[in-house]
Amino acid sequence: MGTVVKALSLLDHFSRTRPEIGLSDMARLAGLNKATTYRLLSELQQGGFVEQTGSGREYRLGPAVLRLAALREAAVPLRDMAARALQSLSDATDETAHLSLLQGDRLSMLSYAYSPRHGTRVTMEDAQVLAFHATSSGLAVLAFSPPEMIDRILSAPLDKRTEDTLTDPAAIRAVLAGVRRTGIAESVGGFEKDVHSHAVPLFDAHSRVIGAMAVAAPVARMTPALTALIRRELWQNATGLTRALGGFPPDGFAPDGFTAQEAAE
Amino acid sequence: MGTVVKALSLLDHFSRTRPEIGLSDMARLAGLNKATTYRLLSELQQGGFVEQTGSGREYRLGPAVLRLAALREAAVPLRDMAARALQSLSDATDETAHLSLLQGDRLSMLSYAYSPRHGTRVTMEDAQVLAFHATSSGLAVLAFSPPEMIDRILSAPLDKRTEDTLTDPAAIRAVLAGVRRTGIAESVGGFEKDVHSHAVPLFDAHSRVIGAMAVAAPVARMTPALTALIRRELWQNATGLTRALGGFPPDGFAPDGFTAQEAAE
DNA sequence: TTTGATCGGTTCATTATTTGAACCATTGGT
DNA sequence: ACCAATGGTTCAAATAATGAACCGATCAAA
Repeated sequence: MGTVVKALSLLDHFSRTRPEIGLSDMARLAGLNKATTYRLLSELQQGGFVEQTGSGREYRLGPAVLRLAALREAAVPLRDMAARALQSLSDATDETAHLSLLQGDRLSMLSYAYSPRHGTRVTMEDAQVLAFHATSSGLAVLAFSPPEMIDRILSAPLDKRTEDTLTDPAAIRAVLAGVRRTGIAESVGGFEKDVHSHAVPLFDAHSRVIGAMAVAAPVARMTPALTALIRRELWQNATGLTRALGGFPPDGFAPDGFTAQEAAE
Repeated sequence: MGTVVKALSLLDHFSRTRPEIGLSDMARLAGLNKATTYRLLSELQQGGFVEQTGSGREYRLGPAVLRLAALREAAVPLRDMAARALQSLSDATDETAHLSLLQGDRLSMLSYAYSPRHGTRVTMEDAQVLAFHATSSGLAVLAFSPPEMIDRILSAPLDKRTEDTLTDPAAIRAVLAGVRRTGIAESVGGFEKDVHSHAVPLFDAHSRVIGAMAVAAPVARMTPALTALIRRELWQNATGLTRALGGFPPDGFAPDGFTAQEAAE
């Protein structure tokens, strides 16, 4: 592993629950020598990717990432387009819609849209990391990921978030086969006990999966009629976003209950 | 220069006018060997910091920066950074420094820092609303606001706070032109009779003005030497804060009395 | 269709940087 | 006063970065 990826991987240890990390902690988290970690952090600091807090000596993400994000957004208005697609999806279903992006082996939430219709709704955190085995988005992405990645993910320990979380690799593989057939992933209570969610994967120009769009609703509200509505709207918005981003669904990618031919009409 | 900074500095060559860069171009821009550049870009790509465009083989900023930016934004509230910049500014000038934020058509004070050096000082009220035509902060913000907003503000009744307050729209427009040229706004006795203040606007990632940073001193203490000191320090702290927030000054934004070239040194 | 000048990407011996155990000086808790 | 942390530093040994030269592909002009 090159020095640069090592340095960049340090940044991955920052999270919503862990926004500041001390030198020793960082070295432990990254499994690197303290001196090495120090030098890498110093270089990241020079580049403005991390900075040290005024009071303590801990490190946190620096201002450079904001600048780059602004430039990225100017070049690829993914966020804008995602926001519009999510709004449309949320409006149509009156439930929470969200979009997650695959980065390496991690799936993280990019943005979301709530519906004002219901008092109860599924709420999301910014930049939340989604487990592959426990969320509909994770399953949607995993189903269309390369076999090596599936093996890697499923051979790691699978957290049992709720009593309904699937943790048996063989059972999950069976689910993935179904997702590949229908193009839609579903998760009932796998992440949060009362959440029923559907997800459809998003693809880039090379038909590689880049993330997923999902709708999450309270289990109590999930009637057959709502399920049908969500599936139809989710499918349209997700494939529309894939197209808007210049991506292509892989061959044979068809909506639940439709053949590829019917879908093309 | 370490390998990591070298890699990160590649990212600096992306800009709004140049969102995609080919390998050879990048090597030229960075003054590095093509092979080196390739390896660095590959490592950045592994980390998701750059990606290759679907069609061409050019590189552009990747999705990883979005995730980090979201975390940065959550981790570092504007308030903290403003507080530090204001403290530094107040320490350097031994006068009152304050920062205001534009919210809709209202400019309100976010925070301030006093200097302990002098017995007399300009005092501020929390969340005080600053008039656009009567304060240096207001003029700084207005000078870089959209024309419609300027029209809106100047067509409303303009309160004559003191005998020195400018209330003639045409006269104010003339002042704004000067502020746009120098990047610094000045107000002598416009808000409080004995206060002489300087202000520099702050910008967001889209080069839109979001507020202003200012230094206010009693008129009696305002010597040419202090003016020069304030202008220099204010400029540095304000542009520094803009950068720290991930913002970009608009094109041609230059400090009073300096050319863009001199400022770059 | 030949030529030549690009392009992105690759190779490998030489070189310079990264690495990590041990070591400071400080800090905070007992 | 003590101990166990912390952030930061050192330097010989190990390792990774470097760059000139080299691919094959693409494209424009001749």
